[in-house]
Amino acid sequence: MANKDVTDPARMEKIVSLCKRRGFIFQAGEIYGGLNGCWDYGPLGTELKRNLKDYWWRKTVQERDDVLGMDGAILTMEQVLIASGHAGGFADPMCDCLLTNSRLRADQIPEQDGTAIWFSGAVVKNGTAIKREFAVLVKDSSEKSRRKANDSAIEFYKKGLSESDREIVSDLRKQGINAITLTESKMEELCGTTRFNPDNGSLLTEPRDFNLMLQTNFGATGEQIAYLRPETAQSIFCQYKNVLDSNRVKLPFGIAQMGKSFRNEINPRNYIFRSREFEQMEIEYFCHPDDGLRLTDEWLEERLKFYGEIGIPREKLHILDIPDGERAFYSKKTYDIEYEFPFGIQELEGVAYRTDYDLGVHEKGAGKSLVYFDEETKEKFLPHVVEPSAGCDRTVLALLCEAFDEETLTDEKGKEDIRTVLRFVPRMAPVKVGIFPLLKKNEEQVRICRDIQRTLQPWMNVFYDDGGALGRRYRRQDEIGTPFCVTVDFETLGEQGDELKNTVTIRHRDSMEQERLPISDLLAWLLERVR
RNA sequence: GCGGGCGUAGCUCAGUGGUAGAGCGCCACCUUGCCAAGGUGGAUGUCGUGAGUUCGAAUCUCAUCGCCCGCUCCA
Repeated sequence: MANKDVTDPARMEKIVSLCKRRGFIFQAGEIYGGLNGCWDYGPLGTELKRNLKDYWWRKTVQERDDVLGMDGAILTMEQVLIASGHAGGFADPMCDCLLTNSRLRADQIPEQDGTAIWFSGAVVKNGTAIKREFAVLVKDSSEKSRRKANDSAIEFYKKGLSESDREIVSDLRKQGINAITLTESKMEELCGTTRFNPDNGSLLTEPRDFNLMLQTNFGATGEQIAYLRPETAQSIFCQYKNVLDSNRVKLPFGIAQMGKSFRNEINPRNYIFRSREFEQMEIEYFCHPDDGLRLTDEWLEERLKFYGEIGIPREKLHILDIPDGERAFYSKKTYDIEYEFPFGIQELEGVAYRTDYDLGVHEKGAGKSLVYFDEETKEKFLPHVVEPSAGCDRTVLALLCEAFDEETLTDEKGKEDIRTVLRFVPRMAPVKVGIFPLLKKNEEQVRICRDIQRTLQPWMNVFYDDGGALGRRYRRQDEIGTPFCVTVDFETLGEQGDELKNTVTIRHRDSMEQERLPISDLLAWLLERVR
């Protein structure tokens, strides 16, 4: 498995470049320098994403009778997120080590006893003075400990020097001269302190809050706060009872939602994979406590099937059965579905059995009963939840990565040529059909093309093109993943006899092969292949 | 957030203090009877942004934004 986790940055760069060149994805605010972690979808990217979302919705909601859809507000009450644990748990206070700059979670620093040696500053031989407070925690006040503290402090003050000063210090050091004079201010016996790095004794910065949710203000003077939801799930849990009461459904049943969520990611990375604003496709499937584990496995299979249907092969997916201790505390079972991206194996979706944790916290938080009454068994209980939660944007990225291919073609003269093709399954392709007249100057061919375009347009996204040579037009469509191209030629006009009259060439993207079809059969032929 | 690298045309990149460049792509016209043919002409740059040094900055300095790699983080 480990040998499969190889990265291919060159491939990734080609994909990013193609996405920009052909209008799939742009950086948000690019003309102003760009906004970190935010992306805009261009015309083709929007079609691709829409195809993914439409298919997910169709398969998850419309073609099932046990899942209902909803579309919740993005702005979320603070109380909801306090109950869910996001308002607390999303803001871990962090400390930085002043010496190594490593970051530690404040609540995970062990309590230590020892002697803190404080320094108030330092002076370099050439007269440069630095005023900054620093301290090192040592076990005792022995000579050895104090020397250790001194070394750390010199290292700390050296970090704050200019390049030229640092050179002076190094030069003097080589001659065996200590170039920095420290100002020791005090020594302090401490018990149970958490202000020092357990690894090196260095003083840490004050704990700082890292708010992982995005907040906004409203009301006349902006005095009210709300959060941009960090996941779509919470509005489902909050409305679970309303959906239940208004739709005559019985357990087990699910509520599905697609939409934007927001997280103040410390470090957005890997193109659209981790961004601050992203779209989720989530299902909360409510069930009897006895069925939770079984349904988790069933949903995993269901979701794997889905990925196959959108063109992500099973062998590129990895299922991680998150072991005890690594799962969220409330989860009894969690599977991560991962995909082999060019930048490594990364998560696409999590299928988590969340027990009755979510309904439990909201029942408590809101003070309203969310208990379900089973008419048949006369049983009352809080439903358990299985949550398949997929990242929409990262699935779009997976579709792009999976589709991207460079094929080397050799013509009759032995000349090599690289064909760039996005091999989307037709149902995901942004454009389903390219429609071309063989010669753009032939008015009859153009007229027939426009007729075909009008016939197909209500059913699928098509693209008419008469620019440049026909071969070039084919290649342009290859690059954006159009599975079929229709060409109207002289045979269509009946120049080769009545048999071929009103037929067109259909060219296949993947094989580059062609076949002929009557215009009247075109719509049915295509619909069968692009749905 | 830290460390390192980078930022010049739509894309890939050249350009070490003195007039802003190439290839590909794009647009127009000509040519063209099925896989990026050819010809002619054309457009495109706040040299990421802002300040500084200089007679003069894409080039040197500082700051800032963004991208990539490695840490860190990811309920």
